[in-house]
Amino acid sequence: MAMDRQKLAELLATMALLLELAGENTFKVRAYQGAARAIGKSTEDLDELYRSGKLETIKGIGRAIARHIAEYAETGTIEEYRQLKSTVAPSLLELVKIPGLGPKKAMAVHAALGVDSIGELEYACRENRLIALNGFGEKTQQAVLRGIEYMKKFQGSLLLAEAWPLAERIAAYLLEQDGLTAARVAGAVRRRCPTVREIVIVVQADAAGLATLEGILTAMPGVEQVTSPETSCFQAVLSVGISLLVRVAALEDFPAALCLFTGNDQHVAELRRLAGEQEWTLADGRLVNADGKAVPLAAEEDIYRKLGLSYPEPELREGQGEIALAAQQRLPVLVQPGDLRGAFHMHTTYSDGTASLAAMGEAAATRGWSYIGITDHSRTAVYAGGLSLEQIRAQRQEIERLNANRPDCLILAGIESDILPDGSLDYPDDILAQFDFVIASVHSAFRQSEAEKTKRLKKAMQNRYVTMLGHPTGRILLAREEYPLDMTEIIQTAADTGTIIEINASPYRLDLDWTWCRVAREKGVLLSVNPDAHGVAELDSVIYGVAVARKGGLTAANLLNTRERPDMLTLLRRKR
DNA sequence: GCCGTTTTCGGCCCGACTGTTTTCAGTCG
Repeated sequence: MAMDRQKLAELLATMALLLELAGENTFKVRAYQGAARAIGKSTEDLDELYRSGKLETIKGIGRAIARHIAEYAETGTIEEYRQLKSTVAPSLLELVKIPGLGPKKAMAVHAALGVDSIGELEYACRENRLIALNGFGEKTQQAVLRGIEYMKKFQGSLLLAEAWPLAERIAAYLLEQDGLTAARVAGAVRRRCPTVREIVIVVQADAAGLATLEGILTAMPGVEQVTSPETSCFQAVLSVGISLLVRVAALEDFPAALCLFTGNDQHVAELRRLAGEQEWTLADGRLVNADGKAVPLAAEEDIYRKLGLSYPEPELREGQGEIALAAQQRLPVLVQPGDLRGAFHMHTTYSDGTASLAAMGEAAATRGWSYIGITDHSRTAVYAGGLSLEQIRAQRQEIERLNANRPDCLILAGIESDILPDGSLDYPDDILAQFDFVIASVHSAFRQSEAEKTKRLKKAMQNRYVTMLGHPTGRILLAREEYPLDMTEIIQTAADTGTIIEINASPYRLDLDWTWCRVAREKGVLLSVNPDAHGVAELDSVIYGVAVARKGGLTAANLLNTRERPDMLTLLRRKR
């Protein structure tokens, strides 16, 4: 069987962490980290290299690690990894996940205080025991507590990119069962919320099907603790840590049930209020008229039609004024993934990407895109292999060569330039002017006040060479809060300066948040769905960015990368 | 453990930030 590159890279990275937690020499640790990176980034056929005994031609792989990889190819595992795992306390691997607590401090609390879980660590903090340790103090203890609180807050949530395919798999699984005639994903996943605490599936079943459902769910892999709070409802905890809700509806009630369990509380409350105005009721999966008769509904659309509304796409059903728009038949025609003509913001092997420039161009062409904008990191981002002036020249030359050979997908030479703490960029204007476009992003000095940060971003947008503002709030979903920012002022500045705002489509970011998209649209700010890809597969992250745009009520016209090439090129140059 | 116009050991990626120190260690991006 072929080796799984990503799994092998993760295995080596975990070995590095285990070695560190076992107190090994830091250079050995670094060697394993380097090997993990090298494997993850390598585009060569690992199985072929193994068979021909050439694993050591990869920089960062020497004799010892090549032997580990050979073992992995043969057996699918690495014995030394197993051994390391048995010598290192499992709780240490948990403890280092706490932000602010690295390997050294995790080892210290484990060794000196006997802390063996996150719960114990929290207790030790509350008892003020951390400050007694060497190198620890009041502030470190506070930081650890904050880190734990932070982790707890995100427990029980999944990223949309994880919850969505999981929900679809569950629905498909249920549909295969006897007696269940339909199964549709509803809830937050159907509304494409950035993070999800509960997967909701609406199932169509007769009485016989309903009777078997508890057994089906109990037997389903990845499902724990099935309960049934009501007759037509089952709840379960999924092993991934979020909950599953299965609502059962009879054939004639299915459309209304799907509608009631898709919209958020506010959306559904507004629907009920509208029904009430006609002396109808909308409950228990039925729309009942004033005479107490169920109104026949063939599909979800019928409910909205009967209530005098045009059909709101599921993404919009957040109770943010969509009902009022639907009543006036003024809902926007939402952008779709197929509307995209290209994409900006992607990294290559010139900085921290895993795919070559040529491979990214090829991948974009196979997606039917007619342009892409390459943006490797700038020189301040040393940790990400930011480009020197010489590398910028070399990349530009390669892009020109590729464009000469492949006219169907135009490659634009851009850069993701760091916004320095004072709001200036990390290349002078004459260098920035050489790029086809510039994305300006914050990657350092996060801890500024709201006023400082707002001023910093505004200054960057006032630079005529800054085409787009990258991931405006800096948030990492379920991991790092957005930095404080006066977003209204940022959007206003974007409008005043003609700066495009990125909707970073990485499922870890989804930044700009959908709630701000409408404000941007109203101010006439152009947005761009940017994959922030570090490899070929991540180009497909645009579907999450399109989901954000749709939730924000954006049409194709509100986005840069739905434009045909000439239009797009004009917009890229409009500030210059 | 990896690498090498340094061939066989000695150096290994960087800078900011923070907190705990009183000159530096740990963490992070």
